[in-house]
Amino acid sequence: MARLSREHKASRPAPARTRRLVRTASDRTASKRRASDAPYHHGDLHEALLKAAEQVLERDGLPGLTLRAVAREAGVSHAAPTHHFGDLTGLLSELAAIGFRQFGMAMAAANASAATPGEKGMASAKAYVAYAQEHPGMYGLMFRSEKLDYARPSLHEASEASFAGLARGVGASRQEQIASDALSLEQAAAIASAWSLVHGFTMLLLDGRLSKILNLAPEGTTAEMLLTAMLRRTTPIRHASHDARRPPPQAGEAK
Amino acid sequence: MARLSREHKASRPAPARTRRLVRTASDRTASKRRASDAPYHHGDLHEALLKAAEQVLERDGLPGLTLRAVAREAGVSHAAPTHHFGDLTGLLSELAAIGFRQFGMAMAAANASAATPGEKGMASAKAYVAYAQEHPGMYGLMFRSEKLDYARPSLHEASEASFAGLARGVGASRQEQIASDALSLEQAAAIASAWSLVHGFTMLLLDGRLSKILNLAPEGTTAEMLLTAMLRRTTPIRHASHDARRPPPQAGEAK
DNA sequence: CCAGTTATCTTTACATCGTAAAGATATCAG
DNA sequence: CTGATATCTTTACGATGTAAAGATAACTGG
Repeated sequence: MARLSREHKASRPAPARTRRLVRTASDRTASKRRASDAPYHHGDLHEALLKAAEQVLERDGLPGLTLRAVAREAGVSHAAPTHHFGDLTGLLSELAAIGFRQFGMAMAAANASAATPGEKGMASAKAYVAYAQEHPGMYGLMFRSEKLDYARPSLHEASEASFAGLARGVGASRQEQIASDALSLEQAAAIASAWSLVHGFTMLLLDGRLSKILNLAPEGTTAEMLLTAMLRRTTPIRHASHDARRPPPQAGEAK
Repeated sequence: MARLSREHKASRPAPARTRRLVRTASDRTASKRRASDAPYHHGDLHEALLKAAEQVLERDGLPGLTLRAVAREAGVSHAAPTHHFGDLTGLLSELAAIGFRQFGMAMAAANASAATPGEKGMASAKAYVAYAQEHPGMYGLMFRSEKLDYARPSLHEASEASFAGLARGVGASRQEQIASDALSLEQAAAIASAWSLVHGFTMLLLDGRLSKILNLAPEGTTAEMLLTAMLRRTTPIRHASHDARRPPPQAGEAK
């Protein structure tokens, strides 16, 4: 009941409910930017659809994020999104671009809030995982979906910026400048390692595949604690002078 | 042309083409194992569907792996698989279980072929990535699909065995025994690190997200070389005595 | 050896999805 | 005010997963 055959009417309480009749895109170009009308209420359907898509994604997850569901959520016909995004891939790509921007900002904030290089790396990694945990649907869209088109300018740019932030963070934690046009093998390996480690951890964690490890670990070990322990054994920055690794409390390797 | 509306007839050249009439599952139990009839031709539809599914997966990738496509490939009606696997999730889970077994065997072989602990870890990691590169569809099914049911005994068992192999490998490379019922935080972090690193690297590589890093790295750097460099900077087993890191050829960090 | 039972497979049907095409409608240009 | 255009709705089609009913073969018990 209450879930028989939607899709025709049944949604869309009133056709006059389309906000203030229309407005359309020329609104953005002709008048400045709907100067004083509704501060943070969406302007056009383009925006409304992205907003709806984000809600659907958070509510129903990646599999529920369909073109028709988004149209339903926004209160328009199921074919309306086509005109704005062309394609399911188009809409998902634009949404993923938003995700990458959010993601990049969260990472940058974490990086800025830490003081030392080592702390910066740790904070960035934790922010990476935290973002994915707080927005699993979005992270899945960004990194698991097979329906993204990275040729789209907005997505390309956003993901590129996010990557640049990562590279910069790794460079900072190594206390060296990262050139934007060339990398040494060392640097490439450092960046790839950091990204792989944190991305792999995130994926495994979101997929519940680390639960066994967490259960076998000492009582009360959380994902954050595990991540911290993981980073600790990787990050010990090569202060080649005094090689103070944490004392091996139960080491078995003679020499 | 030649691709208009399949799904009814048009496939299935002849209905009498169903191998040798029937045979069914009782074949496996009654007669021994079709002793001398067709050495490596499948016995029952269950097997035939899994075989067909693997072919479809390799040919058309994860998005092409649908129930109906598998039925088509096997030459049966689209509803036939239901009886054997109940569900799309059922079929995908069984197929993923096969993948995990293949995967585990590849890892074990690599591990066995190496001599020293360090080489074992390196070889296992390379085998991990190599398997994913050779079977991207299967790896995607195993680690990217959202339609798996790990409660299924075969999948649960296979993935568990694969994980156990991983844990054993990490333990060996640390030259310590891994208890199957408890882990120190150190051990948990080591296992999670190894898995995260190699899984993250694989996912990013398969998604083409490392291409920028590979392009920026020195001319001719391959994924394998990058992986090797990544592992080298992680694995240097704490020989706390002589800390011979490879000479930094173009380092920029003063001190 | 034969009739009934059961497992296996096919047909048919339905809701959903993405997408294309045609019709309706409101905004804008002149 | 009228025609052109952008935006949205209807309608339609092929594809998918799944359920239900019909058909068909193998198996069982006598």
